[in-house]
Amino acid sequence: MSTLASGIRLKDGRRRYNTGTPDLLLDAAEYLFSRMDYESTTLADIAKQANANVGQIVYHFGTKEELLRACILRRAVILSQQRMKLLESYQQLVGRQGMQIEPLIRAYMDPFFALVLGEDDQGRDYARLLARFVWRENATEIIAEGFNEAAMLYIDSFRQALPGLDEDSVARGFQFMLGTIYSSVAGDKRIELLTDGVSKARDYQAYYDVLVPFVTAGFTRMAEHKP
Amino acid sequence: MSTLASGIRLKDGRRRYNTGTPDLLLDAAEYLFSRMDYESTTLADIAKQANANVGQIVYHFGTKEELLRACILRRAVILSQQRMKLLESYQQLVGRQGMQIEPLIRAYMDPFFALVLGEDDQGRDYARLLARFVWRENATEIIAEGFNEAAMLYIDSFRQALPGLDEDSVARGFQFMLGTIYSSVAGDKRIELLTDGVSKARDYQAYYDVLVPFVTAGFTRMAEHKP
DNA sequence: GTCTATACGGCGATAGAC
DNA sequence: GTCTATCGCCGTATAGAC
Repeated sequence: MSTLASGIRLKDGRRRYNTGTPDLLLDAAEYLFSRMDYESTTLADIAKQANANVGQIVYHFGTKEELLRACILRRAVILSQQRMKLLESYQQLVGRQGMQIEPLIRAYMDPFFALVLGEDDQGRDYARLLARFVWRENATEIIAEGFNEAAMLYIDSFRQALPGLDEDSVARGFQFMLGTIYSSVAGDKRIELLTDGVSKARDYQAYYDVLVPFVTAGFTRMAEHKP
Repeated sequence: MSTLASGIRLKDGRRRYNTGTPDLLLDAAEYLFSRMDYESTTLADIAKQANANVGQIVYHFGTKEELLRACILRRAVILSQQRMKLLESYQQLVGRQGMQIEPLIRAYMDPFFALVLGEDDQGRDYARLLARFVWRENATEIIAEGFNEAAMLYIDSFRQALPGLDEDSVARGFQFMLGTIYSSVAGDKRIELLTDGVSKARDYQAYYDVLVPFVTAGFTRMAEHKP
């Protein structure tokens, strides 16, 4: 169906977009879904944004829901590959017995925050879209398809790094971690209201800086309390 | 408009439901919104569930979005009152200088988990609806109206319990806490796929048991790392 | 103040022409 | 592979009955 994320980064830094209709439609959908709600974005909006026709969307993706699914999975594949590559590198560096929890947490988060903190607005769009998508009913199947392989490898590694912590607790901690990650980018401007403007909602670097110690400590404490 | 959550608990344990049309419609909406998506629930579905007419919904609430808003705020008021009452009790018990972070975290979480773990299915419905609602675009205003007063009191108390932690970090940690709480009930059956069925998605007690130490440790570590 | 009946407009989806 | 015409459903607005 579609090929790559949103074009291939060339040596000179410029981007080479896939000019095929499906990828152009996915670019438009990604852009609009992240700025509006999925529901309030119409197929006509997407078609117009892509200089295309509603019929073309239906032809290439079938339904609006399938378009969203393709939109999520397009970058999910890349994210998961990056996570698995980082995990493999770390394992080869310190050995399977030598893994610690904090580097593992960083390895899992970093590809996502590379999108969030990067200069590419489209990457940020996707991150925000994903963060709001994961909590939807019926998202589980798509998320599982795109992310579970890497997630299960990490959960296994977390257990290695935290001996004495049962599988159930690690999995719940993992879900807490996901909750914190996504709340960083999905949680609109509420934090600005709560702090009278002291905290900036779009200061994602500030989230990342406190997120790693927060989650690391959470897992560590869980391991101590479960003998 | 509407009066109370979903009836008043009587001394003998039975419930006295408000028989007014608005509350009956809200009950139906709460039930359906939590089991389907907001979008895939139609006004006709809600009207049928409440033995009412679509016109009645429009008359009492105006729009579907306003119905959702009323649905969220109905119990939000109660939740926030409980949280503020618990906070006040704790403050009077140990004094403003003597507050510790873990009891504060429990005080904030407990009213929500009372709904999640209680015998009332409607309470659980609401908790799940809320957990998925908060991440929606444009939810911020409604959430702020229902929850910010209590949240700001708790953030202030968190700062008292964690001296040396700046307001920005406390607010971000607070958002992480919200992320973990909501991920406990919003995160469908993915955890079962990730653990090959070892962890049960609906075992909310298991979430609560590890959630408190997880978040407590997170805040504590943040305070240590920010001198 | 409540409720009912009806009509309108927008959207996603389908079928079929080109 | 692309586009157009059309259908059916849903949220909303309005007018009027009780």
